[in-house]
Amino acid sequence: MKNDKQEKKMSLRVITRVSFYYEALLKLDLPQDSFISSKKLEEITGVSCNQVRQDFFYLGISIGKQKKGYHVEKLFRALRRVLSVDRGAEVIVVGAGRLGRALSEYKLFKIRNIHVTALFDVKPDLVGTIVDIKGRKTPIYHIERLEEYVKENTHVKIALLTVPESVAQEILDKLVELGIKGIVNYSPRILKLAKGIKGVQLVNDCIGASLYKVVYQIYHK
Amino acid sequence: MKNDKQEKKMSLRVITRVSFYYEALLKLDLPQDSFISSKKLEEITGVSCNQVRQDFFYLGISIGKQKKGYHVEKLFRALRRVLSVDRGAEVIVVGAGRLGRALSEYKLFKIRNIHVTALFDVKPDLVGTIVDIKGRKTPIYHIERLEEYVKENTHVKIALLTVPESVAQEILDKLVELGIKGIVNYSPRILKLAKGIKGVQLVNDCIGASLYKVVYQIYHK
DNA sequence: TAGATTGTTAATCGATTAACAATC
DNA sequence: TAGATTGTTAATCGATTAACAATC
Repeated sequence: MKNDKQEKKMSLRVITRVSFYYEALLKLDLPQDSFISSKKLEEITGVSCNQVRQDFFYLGISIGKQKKGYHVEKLFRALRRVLSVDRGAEVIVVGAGRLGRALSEYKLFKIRNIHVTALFDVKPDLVGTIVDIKGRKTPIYHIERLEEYVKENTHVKIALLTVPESVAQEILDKLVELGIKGIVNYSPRILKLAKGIKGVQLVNDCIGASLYKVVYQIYHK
Repeated sequence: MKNDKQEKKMSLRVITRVSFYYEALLKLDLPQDSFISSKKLEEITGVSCNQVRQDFFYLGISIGKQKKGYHVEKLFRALRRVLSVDRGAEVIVVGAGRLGRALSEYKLFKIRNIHVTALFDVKPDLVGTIVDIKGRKTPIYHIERLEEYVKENTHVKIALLTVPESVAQEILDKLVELGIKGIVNYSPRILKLAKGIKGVQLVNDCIGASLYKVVYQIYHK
């Protein structure tokens, strides 16, 4: 079966692993014309070398040399293409509390070329202030200005939702209405798209899930 | 095949779904002696009714009544038992920056009986202060006091790691050395346990992964 | 050459979905 | 009764692991 290059849909798991490979490569900072093997990637990322090669095969990245591994520069470029790093993304953060601001500064967003261009909140002591995100002056607007902002900045298609749970569903619906096409919900409540909504990506990310797993495993081993 | 009650190991996916059921039940706040069907749980959690019943079967929760569903009080008790809510957990947060403090206040920890008892940091303006977490006065200690604290509070077996990436690995190793048995790493770097370490649960939780998925899907649809 | 590492296929494993008899 | 909903098994689907010929 031939690999038809770009047009595969990656699952979240593949995306996460590919992100790991990309980050590992950046972190190692090897000479551009050296080689890295799948075994070495296993050491660093914890992903088995079989899985690494399977992923590369699946993605149509078949650029390895036997006995050497993958040319660092070529691999780097291939991963950037797969992850659309060059296109990047500008996103907004709705909810400028601790979590919202922590996410705005999230280190790995920068190397993925993802930038937070504005935050929104209702608290008077936050609204109107300017926060520094990786050297960029980034404003916190009142949430009333959301509509205006989204309509003026049509390239912004993604929002991170970090508002209190009591208003989360309402604001999600508003964002969708305004034309936002992708939302990550970090509020501690499962949200759902209004009935009939198509073409909008919603991911509910429960940041407690990992801790629950650890608690469970400690009690069951 | 008989279900031998408690002694099944749940995967992270099952744990997450069971958490959803538990939260849904709490949120709905139905009369204790009413009934809820798998179809209704599907509506609220987004998990298919087949999956709901499959999970309950897997967990040995076979308490449903045909035509009615699950008795709310019984189901509630069963879920609490599966999730070990009564035992709860006391955890520490290492790194008292925005993410660390946001996690400390994470709403869903409370209903899971998970409490942050102390935070640790090195910043002079944080160390020595006391933060209010759900009505509890919670101290921020200097990270030098980590050893002392862990040895005095032997029931604390879990740490959330929210320190800068540059020191993350070092502090992880320290925590394991001190006897911590479960760590969730929220720092933007994949950490690994030192060679030969057994019986310690480490979960690397990359909070950016969900956004990467949304970005990817928007570019590929 | 011998050894290492790839690309690729096949086997295995696990998780989800579908189906349906039982029955309230 | 007829309809709804369960518990449970079976079928399907997808993801991971293992195997290995090719070859540098």
